[in-house]
Parts: sequence; structure tokens; C-alpha cells
Amino acid sequence: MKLKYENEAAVFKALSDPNRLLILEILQSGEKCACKLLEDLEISQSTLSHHMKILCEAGFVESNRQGKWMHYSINKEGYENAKKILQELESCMLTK
Amino acid sequence: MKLKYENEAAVFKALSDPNRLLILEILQSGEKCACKLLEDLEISQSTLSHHMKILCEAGFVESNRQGKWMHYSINKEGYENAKKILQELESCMLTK
DNA sequence: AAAATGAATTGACAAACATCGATATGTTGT
DNA sequence: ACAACATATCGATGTTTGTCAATTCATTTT
Repeated sequence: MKLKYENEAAVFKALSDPNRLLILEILQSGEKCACKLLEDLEISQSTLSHHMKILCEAGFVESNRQGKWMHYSINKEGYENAKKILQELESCMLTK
Repeated sequence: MKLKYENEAAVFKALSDPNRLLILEILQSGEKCACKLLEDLEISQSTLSHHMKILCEAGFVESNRQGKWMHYSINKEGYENAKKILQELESCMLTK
């Protein structure tokens, strides 16, 4: 089923940008607000927002608004899902 | 270190295309020659060759020429590497 | 209600990517 | 050496992606 591969490809696509990997690493040390991420990440505010959307949609990050600040934190589900896909890909369990 | 993230991003980028995931799955059932892959994969010969190069360079696939046929097979190292990166990313062990 | 502030969205643009047809390279059999 | 075949490379093209500045939206504070 072609759709399946597209969903799975999207998961890895989220991990295929250096800035996004850096964001994930920074978040490993705990929840951060967007403004804090911006300090560490020589990119514009709109670019950061764009990356965060991709990471959230792929399940790697959770967001929660606290007042006017947006707080981001690691969502373990994304990692579990990515590892599961890798595992299935490796053991020939994907359904056609 | 910026370079580190680029190398890691390239690993996941290799997995971020539906056709390449399909190729990996097909190879799970054993070594295949390019012509066999071409039969299953509604893409042109040059496109297949391009994808195989990416998969090989990212460490997911090994190639070995047998006469005029090129045989491709799964390279476990790529999967181990990808899982290692995911694990490090998850446990905050990446060196800055 | 108005001003201020943080984040998301929009529109534009260049770089990267997937794809193809055509051509080149490498291998086998005549 | 040559013809046939399998694969790789090249050049072109349309699409996707990462990026930014400008704008809009949401929230808080005055």
C-alpha cells in the first residue's frame, strides 16, 4: 500500500534536517519555550515555528501554551514509532 | 558540531522517500538484482539507480556486481546506525 | 480598549530533490 | 572487435523544502 510508505517516510523526513535534530537534542534537557530555542538556533522566528510544526505533526514533540509562551517538550511516542518502523523494516513485517 | 547533525540528517533523509522504503522492504526477502527491483517499482532505470546510490551511501544497502547484473542486499549496519542515532537522540548522549 | 509581546501564517525565493530520456560505461557472448 | 544487454551518469524539468520578512493572530498588561 503506497500510502503506508508515505506516512512512514514523513516520520523520517521530520528527522532529516540538521536544525530539527538540534532542536530535539536541546529538548532532551527538558521543556523549553520557543523564545529559548530561538536563542540557540541561528534561524528566524518563522523558520523555528515551521520546524516545530513538522516535529509536532510527526509525533516527536508536544506543545503546550502557557500564556503567550509556547512550551515544547519531547514526545516519546515519536521515538517509539520511529523505532518500531525501523524494526519492522528490518524484520520484514510490513504489510504490503 | 554542525557537521554531525548533517551526517545524521542524511541517514534519515535516505529513509524519507516512499520508493526507497519499498526497496528496503523488498530486499528484506533477500538479495535482488536491479532488474528485479525495476519490475516491482514503477520508476525508470535511472531513477532506481539514483535511489540505490543513496541507500548504499547511507549504509542501508550493499551492492555487488555479478557479471553484468548488480545485486543489492540489506546492510544491517545502516539499521544499527539509525537505531543508535535515535537512541542517542532520545537519551541526550550526543556530543555538542 | 489600546499597546505590547510571543507565536503562527503567508508569500516569495533559492537550493535540494525525484524524476525522466538520452548517453556513457562496463560486461558477456559471438 | 563487435553487438547486445545491464547499470551508471548526465542534463533538463517540475516539485518540495528551508529560509526570511511581513503580516496576522492570540494573550497579557496598562
